[in-house]
Amino acid sequence: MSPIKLALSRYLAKLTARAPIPAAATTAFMAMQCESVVFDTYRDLVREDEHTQSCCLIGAGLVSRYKTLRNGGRQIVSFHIVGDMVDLQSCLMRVADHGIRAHTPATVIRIPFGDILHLAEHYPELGRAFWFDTLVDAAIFREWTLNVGRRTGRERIAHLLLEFAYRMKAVGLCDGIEFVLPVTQADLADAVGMSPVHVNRSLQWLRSSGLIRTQGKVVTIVDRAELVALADFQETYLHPEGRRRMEVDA
Amino acid sequence: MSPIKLALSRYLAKLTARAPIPAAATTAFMAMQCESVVFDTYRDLVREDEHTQSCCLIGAGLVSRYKTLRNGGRQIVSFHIVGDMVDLQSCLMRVADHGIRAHTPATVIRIPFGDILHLAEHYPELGRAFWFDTLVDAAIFREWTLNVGRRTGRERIAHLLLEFAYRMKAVGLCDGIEFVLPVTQADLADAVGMSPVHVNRSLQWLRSSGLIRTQGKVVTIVDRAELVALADFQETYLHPEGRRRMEVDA
DNA sequence: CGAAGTTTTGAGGACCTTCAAAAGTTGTGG
DNA sequence: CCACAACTTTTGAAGGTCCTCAAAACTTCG
Repeated sequence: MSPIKLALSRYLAKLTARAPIPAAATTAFMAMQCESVVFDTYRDLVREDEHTQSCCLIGAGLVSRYKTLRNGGRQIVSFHIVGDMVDLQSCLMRVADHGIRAHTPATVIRIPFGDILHLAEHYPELGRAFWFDTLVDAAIFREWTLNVGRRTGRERIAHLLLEFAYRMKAVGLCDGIEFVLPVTQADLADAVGMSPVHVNRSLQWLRSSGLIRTQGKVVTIVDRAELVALADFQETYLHPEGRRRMEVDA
Repeated sequence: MSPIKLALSRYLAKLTARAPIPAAATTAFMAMQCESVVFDTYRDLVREDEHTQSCCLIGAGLVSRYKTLRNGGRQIVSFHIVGDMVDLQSCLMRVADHGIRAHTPATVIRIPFGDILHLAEHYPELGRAFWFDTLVDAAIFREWTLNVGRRTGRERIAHLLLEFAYRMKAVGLCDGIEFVLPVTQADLADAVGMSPVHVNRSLQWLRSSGLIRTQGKVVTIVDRAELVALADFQETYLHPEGRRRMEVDA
Protein backbone atom coordinates (compact mmCIF):
# COMPACT_ATOMS: atom_id res chain seq x y z
CA MET A 1 0.00 0.00 0.00
CA SER A 2 1.31 3.43 -0.93
CA PRO A 3 2.07 5.92 1.84
CA ILE A 4 -0.89 7.98 0.73
CA LYS A 5 -3.32 5.09 0.87
CA LEU A 6 -1.90 4.14 4.21
CA ALA A 7 -2.56 7.60 5.62
CA LEU A 8 -6.08 7.63 4.19
CA SER A 9 -6.91 4.25 5.65
CA ARG A 10 -5.53 5.28 9.01
CA TYR A 11 -7.80 8.30 9.06
CA LEU A 12 -10.71 6.16 7.97
CA ALA A 13 -9.98 3.76 10.81
CA LYS A 14 -10.20 6.65 13.23
CA LEU A 15 -13.56 7.75 11.85
CA THR A 16 -14.88 4.20 11.85
CA ALA A 17 -13.92 3.73 15.47
CA ARG A 18 -16.40 6.47 16.28
CA ALA A 19 -19.28 5.41 14.04
CA PRO A 20 -19.76 2.80 11.32
CA ILE A 21 -19.24 3.90 7.73
CA PRO A 22 -20.69 1.90 4.84
CA ALA A 23 -18.39 0.10 2.42
CA ALA A 24 -19.39 2.25 -0.55
CA ALA A 25 -18.33 5.35 1.33
CA THR A 26 -14.98 3.91 2.39
CA THR A 27 -14.29 2.82 -1.17
CA ALA A 28 -15.04 6.31 -2.46
CA PHE A 29 -12.90 7.79 0.26
CA MET A 30 -9.93 5.60 -0.58
CA ALA A 31 -10.29 6.50 -4.25
CA MET A 32 -9.55 10.19 -3.68
CA GLN A 33 -6.65 11.62 -5.59
CA CYS A 34 -4.19 13.20 -3.18
CA GLU A 35 -0.60 14.20 -3.20
CA SER A 36 2.00 13.86 -0.53
CA VAL A 37 4.21 16.79 0.45
CA VAL A 38 7.06 16.99 2.92
CA PHE A 39 7.65 20.11 5.02
CA ASP A 40 10.79 20.96 6.93
CA THR A 41 10.77 21.96 10.56
CA TYR A 42 9.25 25.42 11.07
CA ARG A 43 7.85 25.60 7.56
CA ASP A 44 4.24 26.70 7.25
CA LEU A 45 1.83 24.20 5.74
CA VAL A 46 -0.68 27.05 5.66
CA ARG A 47 -0.07 30.70 6.38
CA GLU A 48 -2.47 32.90 8.27
CA ASP A 49 -5.03 34.54 5.96
CA GLU A 50 -4.10 32.21 3.15
CA HIS A 51 -6.81 31.15 0.74
CA THR A 52 -6.47 27.36 0.55
CA GLN A 53 -7.65 24.68 -1.85
CA SER A 54 -7.04 21.47 0.04
CA CYS A 55 -6.76 20.20 3.56
CA CYS A 56 -3.92 18.49 5.33
CA LEU A 57 -3.87 14.96 6.65
CA ILE A 58 -0.74 14.28 8.67
CA GLY A 59 1.20 11.24 7.51
CA ALA A 60 4.11 11.78 9.88
CA GLY A 61 5.57 14.42 12.14
CA LEU A 62 4.22 17.04 14.49
CA VAL A 63 2.47 20.21 13.40
CA SER A 64 0.70 22.99 15.25
CA ARG A 65 -2.02 25.48 14.50
CA TYR A 66 -1.34 28.99 15.70
CA LYS A 67 -2.53 32.55 15.67
CA THR A 68 -0.34 35.61 15.97
CA LEU A 69 -0.73 39.15 17.21
CA ARG A 70 0.70 42.14 15.40
CA ASN A 71 3.09 42.70 18.27
CA GLY A 72 4.61 39.30 17.55
CA GLY A 73 2.80 37.32 20.21
CA ARG A 74 2.05 33.79 19.07
CA GLN A 75 -0.49 31.38 20.46
CA ILE A 76 -0.49 27.74 19.49
CA VAL A 77 -4.08 26.53 19.64
CA SER A 78 -3.49 22.84 18.98
CA PHE A 79 -0.94 20.20 18.10
CA HIS A 80 -1.52 17.50 15.52
CA ILE A 81 0.09 14.13 14.98
CA VAL A 82 -0.14 11.21 12.56
CA GLY A 83 -3.65 10.45 11.50
CA ASP A 84 -5.01 13.93 12.24
CA MET A 85 -6.90 15.84 9.59
CA VAL A 86 -5.65 19.25 10.56
CA ASP A 87 -7.85 21.75 8.81
CA LEU A 88 -10.99 20.02 7.75
CA GLN A 89 -12.76 23.24 8.64
CA SER A 90 -11.13 25.01 5.75
CA CYS A 91 -13.32 23.02 3.33
CA LEU A 92 -16.06 25.45 4.23
CA MET A 93 -14.03 28.39 5.51
CA ARG A 94 -11.74 29.12 2.68
CA VAL A 95 -9.70 31.85 4.25
CA ALA A 96 -7.58 30.48 7.07
CA ASP A 97 -7.93 32.36 10.34
CA HIS A 98 -4.78 30.68 11.63
CA GLY A 99 -1.52 29.23 10.40
CA ILE A 100 -0.29 25.65 10.46
CA ARG A 101 3.34 24.77 10.79
CA ALA A 102 5.66 21.85 11.19
CA HIS A 103 7.66 21.24 14.36
CA THR A 104 9.49 18.29 12.85
CA PRO A 105 9.94 17.28 9.23
CA ALA A 106 6.36 16.42 8.37
CA THR A 107 4.68 14.37 5.68
CA VAL A 108 1.37 15.87 4.67
CA ILE A 109 -1.31 14.37 2.44
CA ARG A 110 -3.14 17.12 0.61
CA ILE A 111 -6.79 16.34 -0.05
CA PRO A 112 -8.72 18.66 -2.36
CA PHE A 113 -11.79 20.30 -0.81
CA GLY A 114 -13.97 19.31 -3.71
CA ASP A 115 -13.46 15.63 -3.00
CA ILE A 116 -14.24 15.99 0.69
CA LEU A 117 -17.38 18.00 0.09
CA HIS A 118 -18.52 15.63 -2.63
CA LEU A 119 -18.16 12.68 -0.26
CA ALA A 120 -19.89 14.51 2.55
CA GLU A 121 -22.81 15.25 0.27
CA HIS A 122 -23.24 11.77 -1.15
CA TYR A 123 -22.47 9.69 1.93
CA PRO A 124 -24.24 11.14 4.97
CA GLU A 125 -22.31 8.86 7.34
CA LEU A 126 -19.06 10.31 6.05
CA GLY A 127 -20.42 13.80 6.25
CA ARG A 128 -21.36 13.19 9.83
CA ALA A 129 -17.97 11.68 10.59
CA PHE A 130 -16.22 14.76 9.19
CA TRP A 131 -18.49 16.95 11.22
CA PHE A 132 -17.77 14.96 14.34
CA ASP A 133 -14.05 15.26 13.73
CA THR A 134 -14.25 19.06 13.71
CA LEU A 135 -16.39 18.92 16.84
CA VAL A 136 -13.67 17.09 18.74
CA ASP A 137 -11.36 19.83 17.52
CA ALA A 138 -13.65 22.46 18.97
CA ALA A 139 -13.86 20.60 22.27
CA ILE A 140 -10.07 20.66 22.49
CA PHE A 141 -10.04 24.41 21.80
CA ARG A 142 -12.46 24.92 24.65
CA GLU A 143 -10.24 22.98 27.00
CA TRP A 144 -7.22 24.99 25.89
CA THR A 145 -9.07 28.20 26.62
CA LEU A 146 -9.73 26.90 30.11
CA ASN A 147 -6.10 25.87 30.31
CA VAL A 148 -4.57 29.23 29.53
CA GLY A 149 -7.36 31.14 31.23
CA ARG A 150 -7.67 29.44 34.57
CA ARG A 151 -4.70 27.21 35.31
CA THR A 152 -1.33 28.18 36.76
CA GLY A 153 1.86 27.71 34.77
CA ARG A 154 2.66 24.31 36.22
CA GLU A 155 -0.87 23.10 35.79
CA ARG A 156 -1.00 24.20 32.18
CA ILE A 157 2.12 22.30 31.29
CA ALA A 158 0.99 19.26 33.22
CA HIS A 159 -2.27 19.36 31.32
CA LEU A 160 -0.61 19.72 27.96
CA LEU A 161 1.66 16.76 28.65
CA LEU A 162 -1.26 14.58 29.66
CA GLU A 163 -3.25 15.50 26.57
CA PHE A 164 -0.26 14.78 24.39
CA ALA A 165 0.38 11.40 26.05
CA TYR A 166 -3.26 10.50 25.65
CA ARG A 167 -3.38 11.32 21.96
CA MET A 168 -0.05 9.69 21.20
CA LYS A 169 -1.30 6.56 22.91
CA ALA A 170 -4.50 6.62 20.89
CA VAL A 171 -2.49 6.26 17.69
CA GLY A 172 -0.05 3.75 19.16
CA LEU A 173 2.94 6.08 19.40
CA CYS A 174 3.27 5.83 23.14
CA ASP A 175 2.40 3.53 26.03
CA GLY A 176 0.83 6.36 27.95
CA ILE A 177 3.82 7.14 30.13
CA GLU A 178 6.78 7.86 27.87
CA PHE A 179 6.81 9.82 24.64
CA VAL A 180 8.80 12.14 22.46
CA LEU A 181 7.68 15.76 22.55
CA PRO A 182 9.65 17.31 19.71
CA VAL A 183 9.18 20.96 20.55
CA THR A 184 11.40 23.56 22.15
CA GLN A 185 10.50 25.23 25.40
CA ALA A 186 9.83 28.38 23.41
CA ASP A 187 7.18 26.51 21.40
CA LEU A 188 5.73 25.09 24.57
CA ALA A 189 5.52 28.63 25.88
CA ASP A 190 3.46 29.61 22.85
CA ALA A 191 1.15 26.71 23.49
CA VAL A 192 0.48 27.48 27.14
CA GLY A 193 0.57 31.26 26.89
CA MET A 194 3.65 31.86 29.03
CA SER A 195 7.22 33.07 28.58
CA PRO A 196 9.92 30.53 27.72
CA VAL A 197 11.73 31.30 30.95
CA HIS A 198 8.73 30.50 33.04
CA VAL A 199 8.10 27.31 31.09
CA ASN A 200 11.62 26.28 31.97
CA ARG A 201 11.04 26.93 35.64
CA SER A 202 7.70 25.20 35.66
CA LEU A 203 9.27 22.14 34.05
CA GLN A 204 11.96 22.15 36.69
CA TRP A 205 9.32 22.20 39.35
CA LEU A 206 7.44 19.29 37.76
CA ARG A 207 10.68 17.33 37.63
CA SER A 208 11.86 18.08 41.13
CA SER A 209 8.41 17.22 42.46
CA GLY A 210 8.82 13.79 40.99
CA LEU A 211 5.90 14.11 38.58
CA ILE A 212 7.80 13.83 35.31
CA ARG A 213 11.26 13.10 33.99
CA THR A 214 12.80 14.45 30.79
CA GLN A 215 15.85 13.52 28.78
CA GLY A 216 16.20 15.70 25.74
CA LYS A 217 12.84 15.64 24.00
CA VAL A 218 11.58 12.48 25.65
CA VAL A 219 9.17 12.97 28.50
CA THR A 220 8.36 10.31 31.06
CA ILE A 221 5.32 10.59 33.28
CA VAL A 222 6.51 9.38 36.66
CA ASP A 223 3.50 9.96 38.88
CA ARG A 224 0.47 10.01 36.64
CA ALA A 225 -2.08 10.17 39.43
CA GLU A 226 -0.47 13.25 40.95
CA LEU A 227 -0.05 14.87 37.55
CA VAL A 228 -3.71 14.28 36.73
CA ALA A 229 -4.71 15.75 40.07
CA LEU A 230 -2.49 18.76 39.60
CA ALA A 231 -3.74 19.47 36.09
CA ASP A 232 -7.34 18.54 36.89
CA PHE A 233 -7.21 16.47 33.73
CA GLN A 234 -10.48 14.88 32.68
CA GLU A 235 -10.37 13.13 29.37
CA THR A 236 -14.06 13.69 28.71
CA TYR A 237 -13.25 16.62 26.49
CA LEU A 238 -11.31 14.38 24.12
CA HIS A 239 -14.59 12.56 23.47
CA PRO A 240 -13.38 9.01 23.25
CA GLU A 241 -16.97 7.86 23.58
CA GLY A 242 -17.93 8.31 19.93
CA ARG A 243 -18.57 4.76 18.87
CA ARG A 244 -20.79 3.44 21.61
CA ARG A 245 -23.07 6.41 21.75
CA MET A 246 -23.48 6.88 18.07
CA GLU A 247 -24.45 3.27 17.48
CA VAL A 248 -27.36 3.62 19.82
CA ASP A 249 -29.33 5.96 17.59
CA ALA A 250 -28.54 6.27 13.93
CA MET B 1 -46.11 33.68 13.82
CA SER B 2 -45.48 31.90 17.10
CA PRO B 3 -42.38 32.77 19.10
CA ILE B 4 -40.94 29.35 18.31
CA LYS B 5 -41.46 29.71 14.56
CA LEU B 6 -40.00 33.16 14.78
CA ALA B 7 -36.85 31.87 16.43
CA LEU B 8 -36.54 29.05 13.92
CA SER B 9 -36.92 31.37 10.98
CA ARG B 10 -34.37 33.75 12.43
CA TYR B 11 -31.83 30.96 12.69
CA LEU B 12 -32.68 29.84 9.18
CA ALA B 13 -32.08 33.37 7.96
CA LYS B 14 -28.65 33.28 9.49
CA LEU B 15 -27.81 30.00 7.77
CA THR B 16 -29.19 31.21 4.47
CA ALA B 17 -27.08 34.34 4.62
CA ARG B 18 -24.06 32.06 4.47
CA ALA B 19 -25.20 29.64 1.78
CA PRO B 20 -28.44 29.03 -0.08
CA ILE B 21 -30.77 26.38 1.28
CA PRO B 22 -33.47 24.80 -0.92
CA ALA B 23 -37.12 25.41 -0.17
CA ALA B 24 -37.85 21.78 0.70
CA ALA B 25 -35.19 21.90 3.38
CA THR B 26 -36.43 25.14 4.88
CA THR B 27 -39.96 23.78 4.97
CA ALA B 28 -38.81 20.66 6.76
CA PHE B 29 -36.78 22.78 9.14
CA MET B 30 -39.73 24.99 10.02
CA ALA B 31 -41.88 21.91 10.62
CA MET B 32 -39.78 20.70 13.54
CA GLN B 33 -41.60 20.21 16.80
CA CYS B 34 -39.89 22.22 19.51
CA GLU B 35 -40.75 23.59 22.89
CA SER B 36 -39.92 26.89 24.42
CA VAL B 37 -38.48 27.12 27.92
CA VAL B 38 -37.60 30.16 30.01
CA PHE B 39 -34.61 30.16 32.34
CA ASP B 40 -33.92 32.61 35.12
CA THR B 41 -30.63 34.45 35.47
CA TYR B 42 -27.84 32.10 36.55
CA ARG B 43 -29.84 28.98 35.88
CA ASP B 44 -28.09 26.25 33.90
CA LEU B 45 -29.62 25.32 30.58
CA VAL B 46 -27.20 22.41 30.54
CA ARG B 47 -24.97 21.22 33.35
CA GLU B 48 -21.42 19.99 32.82
CA ASP B 49 -21.29 16.25 32.14
CA GLU B 50 -25.01 16.16 31.52
CA HIS B 51 -26.35 13.72 28.96
CA THR B 52 -28.62 15.81 26.76
CA GLN B 53 -31.42 15.07 24.31
CA SER B 54 -31.92 18.34 22.54
CA CYS B 55 -30.07 21.48 21.65
CA CYS B 56 -30.74 25.06 22.55
CA LEU B 57 -31.64 27.85 20.18
CA ILE B 58 -31.72 31.21 21.94
CA GLY B 59 -34.94 33.12 21.50
CA ALA B 60 -34.01 35.93 23.86
CA GLY B 61 -31.45 36.76 26.51
CA LEU B 62 -27.77 36.17 27.02
CA VAL B 63 -26.21 32.82 27.86
CA SER B 64 -22.65 31.58 28.21
CA ARG B 65 -20.86 28.30 27.85
CA TYR B 66 -18.34 27.57 30.57
CA LYS B 67 -16.02 24.99 32.00
CA THR B 68 -15.01 24.72 35.63
CA LEU B 69 -12.04 23.43 37.55
CA ARG B 70 -12.34 21.38 40.72
CA ASN B 71 -10.82 24.25 42.66
CA GLY B 72 -13.76 26.40 41.63
CA GLY B 73 -12.10 28.25 38.77
CA ARG B 74 -14.55 29.00 36.01
CA GLN B 75 -13.81 29.87 32.41
CA ILE B 76 -16.49 31.18 30.10
CA VAL B 77 -15.62 30.01 26.59
CA SER B 78 -18.32 31.87 24.68
CA PHE B 79 -21.37 34.08 24.93
CA HIS B 80 -24.52 33.53 22.93
CA ILE B 81 -27.35 35.84 21.99
CA VAL B 82 -30.65 35.74 20.10
CA GLY B 83 -30.47 33.57 17.04
CA ASP B 84 -27.54 31.46 18.22
CA MET B 85 -27.79 27.68 18.23
CA VAL B 86 -25.72 27.17 21.33
CA ASP B 87 -24.88 23.51 21.46
CA LEU B 88 -25.38 22.06 18.03
CA GLN B 89 -22.31 19.96 18.72
CA SER B 90 -24.17 17.97 21.32
CA CYS B 91 -26.22 16.32 18.55
CA LEU B 92 -23.19 14.13 18.00
CA MET B 93 -21.46 14.47 21.37
CA ARG B 94 -24.09 13.43 23.78
CA VAL B 95 -22.21 14.07 26.99
CA ALA B 96 -21.64 17.79 27.48
CA ASP B 97 -18.03 18.74 28.21
CA HIS B 98 -19.19 22.14 29.40
CA GLY B 99 -22.13 23.87 30.99
CA ILE B 100 -24.46 26.50 29.59
CA ARG B 101 -26.09 29.12 31.71
CA ALA B 102 -28.24 32.18 31.50
CA HIS B 103 -26.96 35.65 32.37
CA THR B 104 -30.36 37.22 31.94
CA PRO B 105 -33.80 35.65 31.89
CA ALA B 106 -33.52 33.63 28.69
CA THR B 107 -35.99 32.09 26.31
CA VAL B 108 -34.69 28.87 24.87
CA ILE B 109 -36.12 26.81 22.04
CA ARG B 110 -35.33 23.14 22.59
CA ILE B 111 -34.83 21.19 19.39
CA PRO B 112 -34.58 17.41 19.61
CA PHE B 113 -31.35 15.90 18.25
CA GLY B 114 -33.22 13.38 16.16
CA ASP B 115 -34.84 16.12 14.10
CA ILE B 116 -31.58 17.92 13.47
CA LEU B 117 -29.75 14.77 12.45
CA HIS B 118 -32.62 13.68 10.26
CA LEU B 119 -32.55 17.00 8.43
CA ALA B 120 -28.78 16.92 8.10
CA GLU B 121 -28.99 13.49 6.54
CA HIS B 122 -31.75 14.21 4.05
CA TYR B 123 -30.83 17.75 3.06
CA PRO B 124 -27.08 18.00 2.43
CA GLU B 125 -27.25 21.80 2.23
CA LEU B 126 -28.70 21.92 5.71
CA GLY B 127 -26.17 19.43 6.98
CA ARG B 128 -23.45 21.59 5.59
CA ALA B 129 -24.97 24.71 7.11
CA PHE B 130 -25.07 23.06 10.54
CA TRP B 131 -21.50 21.98 10.11
CA PHE B 132 -20.49 25.49 9.13
CA ASP B 133 -22.21 26.91 12.16
CA THR B 134 -20.14 24.74 14.50
CA LEU B 135 -17.03 25.72 12.56
CA VAL B 136 -17.63 29.39 13.28
CA ASP B 137 -17.98 28.36 16.89
CA ALA B 138 -14.61 26.67 16.78
CA ALA B 139 -13.02 29.71 15.16
CA ILE B 140 -14.29 31.84 18.01
CA PHE B 141 -12.84 29.40 20.55
CA ARG B 142 -9.47 29.69 18.84
CA GLU B 143 -9.60 33.45 19.07
CA TRP B 144 -10.54 33.25 22.75
CA THR B 145 -7.56 31.02 23.39
CA LEU B 146 -5.37 33.66 21.79
CA ASN B 147 -7.17 36.27 23.83
CA VAL B 148 -6.56 34.78 27.24
CA GLY B 149 -3.17 33.37 26.26
CA ARG B 150 -1.47 36.31 24.65
CA ARG B 151 -3.23 39.57 25.37
CA THR B 152 -2.94 41.81 28.43
CA GLY B 153 -5.92 42.45 30.65
CA ARG B 154 -6.95 45.65 28.92
CA GLU B 155 -6.55 44.13 25.51
CA ARG B 156 -8.64 41.12 26.42
CA ILE B 157 -11.52 43.21 27.59
CA ALA B 158 -11.26 45.51 24.60
CA HIS B 159 -11.37 42.47 22.36
CA LEU B 160 -14.33 40.96 24.09
CA LEU B 161 -16.28 44.22 23.82
CA LEU B 162 -15.54 44.48 20.12
CA GLU B 163 -16.61 40.91 19.46
CA PHE B 164 -19.79 41.47 21.41
CA ALA B 165 -20.60 44.68 19.56
CA TYR B 166 -19.97 42.98 16.26
CA ARG B 167 -22.24 40.07 16.98
CA MET B 168 -24.97 42.22 18.48
CA LYS B 169 -24.88 44.35 15.37
CA ALA B 170 -25.13 41.28 13.16
CA VAL B 171 -28.51 40.47 14.70
CA GLY B 172 -29.67 44.06 14.77
CA LEU B 173 -29.41 44.58 18.52
CA CYS B 174 -26.85 47.34 18.30
CA ASP B 175 -25.58 49.98 15.95
CA GLY B 176 -22.02 48.88 16.47
CA ILE B 177 -21.12 51.47 19.05
CA GLU B 178 -23.58 51.20 21.93
CA PHE B 179 -24.98 48.05 23.46
CA VAL B 180 -26.16 46.44 26.66
CA LEU B 181 -23.74 43.96 28.18
CA PRO B 182 -25.82 42.33 30.89
CA VAL B 183 -23.04 40.67 32.85
CA THR B 184 -21.33 41.52 36.10
CA GLN B 185 -17.64 42.27 36.25
CA ALA B 186 -17.20 38.93 37.98
CA ASP B 187 -18.68 37.19 34.91
CA LEU B 188 -16.49 39.25 32.66
CA ALA B 189 -13.52 38.11 34.72
CA ASP B 190 -14.47 34.49 34.05
CA ALA B 191 -14.66 35.23 30.36
CA VAL B 192 -11.25 36.85 30.08
CA GLY B 193 -9.44 34.73 32.63
CA MET B 194 -8.69 37.43 35.17
CA SER B 195 -9.78 38.42 38.68
CA PRO B 196 -12.83 40.65 39.11
CA VAL B 197 -10.70 43.33 40.72
CA HIS B 198 -8.41 43.53 37.77
CA VAL B 199 -11.33 43.62 35.38
CA ASN B 200 -12.59 46.61 37.28
CA ARG B 201 -9.25 48.38 36.99
CA SER B 202 -8.88 47.52 33.34
CA LEU B 203 -12.32 48.94 32.66
CA GLN B 204 -11.37 52.11 34.48
CA TRP B 205 -8.31 52.38 32.32
CA LEU B 206 -10.33 51.91 29.13
CA ARG B 207 -12.72 54.60 30.29
CA SER B 208 -10.14 57.11 31.42
CA SER B 209 -8.26 56.60 28.16
CA GLY B 210 -11.36 57.70 26.32
CA LEU B 211 -11.87 54.39 24.51
CA ILE B 212 -15.20 53.43 26.02
CA ARG B 213 -17.93 54.79 28.24
CA THR B 214 -20.21 52.79 30.51
CA GLN B 215 -23.41 53.60 32.35
CA GLY B 216 -24.67 50.65 34.26
CA LYS B 217 -24.71 47.74 31.85
CA VAL B 218 -24.65 49.83 28.70
CA VAL B 219 -21.33 50.14 27.01
CA THR B 220 -20.48 52.81 24.45
CA ILE B 221 -17.50 52.48 22.19
CA VAL B 222 -16.06 55.98 22.02
CA ASP B 223 -12.91 55.53 19.99
CA ARG B 224 -13.40 52.43 17.92
CA ALA B 225 -10.22 52.79 15.89
CA GLU B 226 -8.08 53.00 19.00
CA LEU B 227 -9.92 50.14 20.63
CA VAL B 228 -9.45 47.97 17.56
CA ALA B 229 -5.76 48.83 17.50
CA LEU B 230 -5.36 48.08 21.18
CA ALA B 231 -7.14 44.74 20.98
CA ASP B 232 -5.63 43.84 17.60
CA PHE B 233 -9.17 42.98 16.58
CA GLN B 234 -9.52 41.39 13.16
CA GLU B 235 -12.99 40.22 12.34
CA THR B 236 -11.76 37.52 9.99
CA TYR B 237 -12.20 34.91 12.69
CA LEU B 238 -15.91 35.62 12.86
CA HIS B 239 -16.10 34.43 9.27
CA PRO B 240 -18.62 36.85 7.88
CA GLU B 241 -17.61 35.74 4.39
CA GLY B 242 -19.76 32.61 4.29
CA ARG B 243 -22.20 33.51 1.59
CA ARG B 244 -20.02 34.82 -1.15
CA ARG B 245 -17.45 32.06 -0.97
CA MET B 246 -19.84 29.21 -0.65
CA GLU B 247 -21.82 30.25 -3.67
CA VAL B 248 -18.75 30.04 -5.86
CA ASP B 249 -18.36 26.29 -5.66
CA ALA B 250 -21.23 24.10 -4.62
C1' DC C 1 35.74 22.31 16.54
C1' DG C 2 33.19 26.26 15.94
C1' DA C 3 28.50 28.15 15.09
C1' DA C 4 23.86 28.20 16.03
C1' DG C 5 20.28 26.93 18.72
C1' DT C 6 18.36 25.56 23.24
C1' DT C 7 18.16 25.31 28.15
C1' DT C 8 19.30 27.22 32.42
C1' DT C 9 20.33 30.91 35.81
C1' DG C 10 20.00 35.51 37.86
C1' DA C 11 17.85 39.77 38.99
C1' DG C 12 14.55 43.43 38.85
C1' DG C 13 10.12 44.84 37.87
C1' DA C 14 5.34 44.68 35.90
C1' DC C 15 1.04 42.69 35.93
C1' DC C 16 -2.26 40.62 38.20
C1' DT C 17 -4.10 38.29 42.47
C1' DT C 18 -5.94 37.98 47.06
C1' DC C 19 -8.08 39.76 50.96
C1' DA C 20 -10.81 43.09 52.97
C1' DA C 21 -13.66 46.85 53.39
C1' DA C 22 -16.19 50.94 51.69
C1' DA C 23 -19.30 52.96 48.48
C1' DG C 24 -22.81 52.60 45.34
C1' DT C 25 -26.82 50.17 43.11
C1' DT C 26 -30.86 47.27 42.78
C1' DG C 27 -34.73 44.92 44.31
C1' DT C 28 -38.32 43.74 47.70
C1' DG C 29 -41.57 44.22 51.26
C1' DG C 30 -43.80 46.89 54.56
C1' DC D 1 -42.16 55.43 48.76
C1' DC D 2 -38.92 54.48 52.07
C1' DA D 3 -35.96 51.03 54.45
C1' DC D 4 -33.25 47.32 54.32
C1' DA D 5 -30.93 43.46 52.44
C1' DA D 6 -28.33 41.63 48.82
C1' DC D 7 -25.50 42.36 45.26
C1' DT D 8 -22.14 44.86 42.49
C1' DT D 9 -18.53 48.10 41.85
C1' DT D 10 -14.75 50.50 43.58
C1' DT D 11 -10.67 51.33 46.49
C1' DG D 12 -6.52 50.12 49.15
C1' DA D 13 -2.60 47.44 50.18
C1' DA D 14 0.50 43.55 50.22
C1' DG D 15 2.34 39.83 47.82
C1' DG D 16 2.91 36.19 44.27
C1' DT D 17 3.27 34.78 39.66
C1' DC D 18 5.06 35.60 35.67
C1' DC D 19 7.73 38.71 32.48
C1' DT D 20 11.82 40.96 30.46
C1' DC D 21 16.52 41.39 29.76
C1' DA D 22 20.82 39.41 29.72
C1' DA D 23 24.30 36.22 30.06
C1' DA D 24 26.14 31.58 30.94
C1' DA D 25 26.04 26.58 30.25
C1' DC D 26 24.89 23.01 27.52
C1' DT D 27 23.55 20.53 22.90
C1' DT D 28 23.46 19.69 18.23
C1' DC D 29 25.22 19.59 13.93
C1' DG D 30 27.80 20.66 9.89
